[in-house]
Parts: sequence; structure tokens; C-alpha cells
Amino acid sequence: MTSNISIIGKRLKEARVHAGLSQERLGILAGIDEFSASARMNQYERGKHEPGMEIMKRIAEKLHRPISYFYEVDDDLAHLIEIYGGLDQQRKEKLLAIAVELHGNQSE
Amino acid sequence: MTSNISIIGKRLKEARVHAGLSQERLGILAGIDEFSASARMNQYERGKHEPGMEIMKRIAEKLHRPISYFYEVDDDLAHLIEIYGGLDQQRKEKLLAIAVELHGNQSE
DNA sequence: CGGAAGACTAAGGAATACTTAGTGTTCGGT
DNA sequence: ACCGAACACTAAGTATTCCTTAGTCTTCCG
Repeated sequence: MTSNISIIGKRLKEARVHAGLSQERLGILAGIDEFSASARMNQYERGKHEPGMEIMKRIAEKLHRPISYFYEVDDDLAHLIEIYGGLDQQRKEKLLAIAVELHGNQSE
Repeated sequence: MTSNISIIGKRLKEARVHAGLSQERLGILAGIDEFSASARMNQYERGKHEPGMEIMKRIAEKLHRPISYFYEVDDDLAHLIEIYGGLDQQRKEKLLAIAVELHGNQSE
């Protein structure tokens, strides 16, 4: 069992397992034809093929993560993105405001 | 002149113009062959074709943004990602800690 | 064991991206 | 206004990658 080669595969697996879905089921939920869902999702997860953005958007929805999560290579940033996606609107705004402020007083 | 159809195109253009680069120059910097750099970058920016993740990584580097920035559809989150990318390590950690905390006291 | 469920793969046909060879467009200089 | 340069943009064909099909392999549990 070799380690994951692609970032998309790594993120996909983490989020799918967390959601308690099989590769095939997730693919079907995302609108992939039932006869190819298993193969396609496996190819994405193993890094054999890269999904297009349209299907990736639908997968992200079903896994309750922002789409950018699946493309981020930095684990800390991926984590930040994941958390942001789970916040309510008020806290999203607050977090963004804090980020802007942190950025501001870095420049001077 | 119609508006941008793809998210990648929109983010790409914003970041490229901000960096003061031409489509061709950016493509060459990202390692694309000089004879096709202009066409390819234009196709990405107009949403005609989708770049693979490898080339997208190199483009992101040259534009000093995290790769996830180019895939995020939510403008606020894209902004957060952009800011995070520009912070020093200490502030990155601080921001992530704040996010974790915000997430924590949301649950109870 | 036998069956079911999930993970995974090779191979070929289908779809998409990349290269080539240009045409538009904009703008500064004379 | 004209010219040239730089940049933006595009059609079309070839090259490359993905999607579908048709399975195998593995694990688990009755």
C-alpha cells in the first residue's frame, strides 16, 4: 500500500471517509452515472486521473467542504479552509476581519 | 466583452494583473513553452480550457498565492486564502488558532 | 465456504487540452 | 494619421487525458 501521490486524492479520501461514504456512493451522489461512479472516484482518489472542476464542485458539496479545500497542498491552510466552511455567517465575517487586521499590522 | 465564465479565469486574471504580468510572460515564467504560452494562458483565463494541477501550482507560485485561491468560488473565502498566503509564519499560526477557537465555541 | 460490499485496475473509445499559425486590439511615438 | 510593438485572443488539428466498460482483488461476516 503506497502513499497517496496527489493532493486531490489525499483530501478526497480524508473527507469521504469522514462522511462515511463509499467511493461509489459518493460518485453517485455527485451525479456520476452509477456504472462508472466506482471506477472514476477511485481514479480520482488514487491520483490516476484529475477530475474537472464541475464534478469537483458537486463532490465538494456532498462532502460539506469548500471546493478549494481539495486543491490546497498546505495542510494548515487546508485546515483553515475546512474550518471556515463550517462556520456560521457571523463567525465567517469575524474571522475574515481578523485576518485583514493581522495582515494590516504586518505591513508597518 | 462578456464577463468571465470560469472561476479559475477570474482569479487568474485578478492575480496576474495585480502582479503586472502579461499572459504570455506568466506562462513562460511558469515553464510553458514560449511558443504556446500566450495561447494556453489565454485559454485558461477565458475559461476555454482547464489547466491541470501541475501547471496551476507553478502559476500560483509565480503569482504568490496559495493554489487553492484559484479554485475557490466564494469571494470572501478566496480573500481569506489570499491573506493567509501573505502572512508570516507566526501570524499564520495565530490565525489558524483563532479559527479553531471560533469553531470550538460554535459547537456548544 | 459463499456472498456481498467496497476498493481497485487495464484497455479502448470518447472527450479535452495543447500547439500552431495566425488575426484583433491598444497604445505610444513620429 | 500612420506605424510598429506588445498584448489579447482564436480556430483547427493533433496530442493527451479522461471516462466507460468489464472485470479482479480484498475484506468481512453469516
